[in-house]
Amino acid sequence: MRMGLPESVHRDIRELHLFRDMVESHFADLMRGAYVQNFPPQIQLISEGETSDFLHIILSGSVDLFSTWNKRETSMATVRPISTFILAATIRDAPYLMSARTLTKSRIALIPSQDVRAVFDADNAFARAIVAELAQCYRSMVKAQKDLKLRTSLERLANFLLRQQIQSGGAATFELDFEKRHLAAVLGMTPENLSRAFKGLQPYGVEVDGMQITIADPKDLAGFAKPNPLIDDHST
Amino acid sequence: MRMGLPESVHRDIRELHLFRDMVESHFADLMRGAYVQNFPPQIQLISEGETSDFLHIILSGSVDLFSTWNKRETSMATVRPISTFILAATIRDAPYLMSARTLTKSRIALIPSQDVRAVFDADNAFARAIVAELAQCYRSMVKAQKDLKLRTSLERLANFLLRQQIQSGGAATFELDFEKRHLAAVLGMTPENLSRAFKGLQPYGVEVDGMQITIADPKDLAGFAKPNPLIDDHST
DNA sequence: GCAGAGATTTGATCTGGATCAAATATCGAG
DNA sequence: CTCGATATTTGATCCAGATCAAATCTCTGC
Repeated sequence: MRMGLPESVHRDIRELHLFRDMVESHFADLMRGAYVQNFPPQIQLISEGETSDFLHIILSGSVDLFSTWNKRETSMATVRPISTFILAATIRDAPYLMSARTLTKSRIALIPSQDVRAVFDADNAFARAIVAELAQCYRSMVKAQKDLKLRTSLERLANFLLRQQIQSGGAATFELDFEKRHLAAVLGMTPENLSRAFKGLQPYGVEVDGMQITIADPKDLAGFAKPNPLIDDHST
Repeated sequence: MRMGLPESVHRDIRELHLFRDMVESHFADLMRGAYVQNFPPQIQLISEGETSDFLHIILSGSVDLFSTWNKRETSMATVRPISTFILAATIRDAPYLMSARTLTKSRIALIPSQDVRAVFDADNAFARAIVAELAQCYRSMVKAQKDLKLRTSLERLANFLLRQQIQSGGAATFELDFEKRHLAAVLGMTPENLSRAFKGLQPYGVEVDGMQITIADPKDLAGFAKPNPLIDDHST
């Protein structure tokens, strides 16, 4: 399985903020030990509590970060291409706080954690890029926490739909890109309740047909959802 | 109010992980524009949405990081000496995601954000220390999120008490170091419910007398609380 | 195309925690 | 030390969301 990365993958990774500005030879150091693997859906990639062996980069597909305690399970985030995950554990050489599993067929690049830490010590541009990335991750987590603590499940769904609509181009009708069971877990509710929550948004012009969502009047829905960039804008 | 920092404060700050390894002259650059201010309790220091003017370092007292949306408010974290807060916003030059207010009389050092960013660009040891700090902050937030999503309020209180007991030396009897109203906010419940939650822990040997808590048998309480380092150990 | 497994929806009920109201305790200022 | 303000506790009730049960629906592999 271990082999040199295809040149195209090499280029895709190099374009990530995290690797864009680093010295070429350092980047080559990272790529030397890296490899790419394809995974079927529903494969557990990492388990919380283990120590970090590889920095993961998702090239295609989607990955669920989740966590369990006392037989309960919750979904913490969904990772999409092209981005890294579990960077903090890799850098601190600390145990994973979350587990990861593929949601769909996924292509993932793996870079040995010790290589990442070695290059981090040697390459200042890389160290700075990691700062930017971690600050971003931190802020995303703060936003998620606010979403959860300040909003009801109906409000979380409404804001999620508004974000999703923008992300998929802004058309009135768009597709959910994962199954409702998983959406429920992400929003911190049960599938049954998600189903009812969709009904609860009908008065605000939300129509559901399978995976297809139509928001008749985003203004109307936003009046209820009260989106706020300090919670919903995941880019800053 | 603006003036050179007292030498003792200078030393205290220099000892923080964040500043320990940086070049002396860069540290001096940071201290040049810095100043210290004393605040009475219940003073709002920063408001979410504003852009970051200063990196804050709490020298004594305690500060509540909180957030509001749609007339609701929640407490996100409590900051204690000696540590920094709102580092991520400062580094990214992005709006604060949380507001901050003093809980008690507090002494706080302020370093202009632009100085922090300038030194960050120039000093590699500082950049690396920021990585470690941000990774830590990120992981703390993940733990808080897990605590909230995976546990009931009774379980959160039980684990909080066990952590607090260890932190205050491990004696069976110890003091809460903030008022219950605030503890309720931190644990994500109402004061009324906190009061009932304390009652609910009586069967596990928790006795409450004002601010004084006695845990008769930590083993017994832990049997209920099921503490887990991946949630409760805030040091890794 | 069809069977069967899994996903989603619907209905009924239960429960943790919030809210409202009021009593009691605590603390700081004078 | 006492008053008044604020914090905490207690009781009653309410509500969001979970759980349990069962009825569809929708894929996927054959």
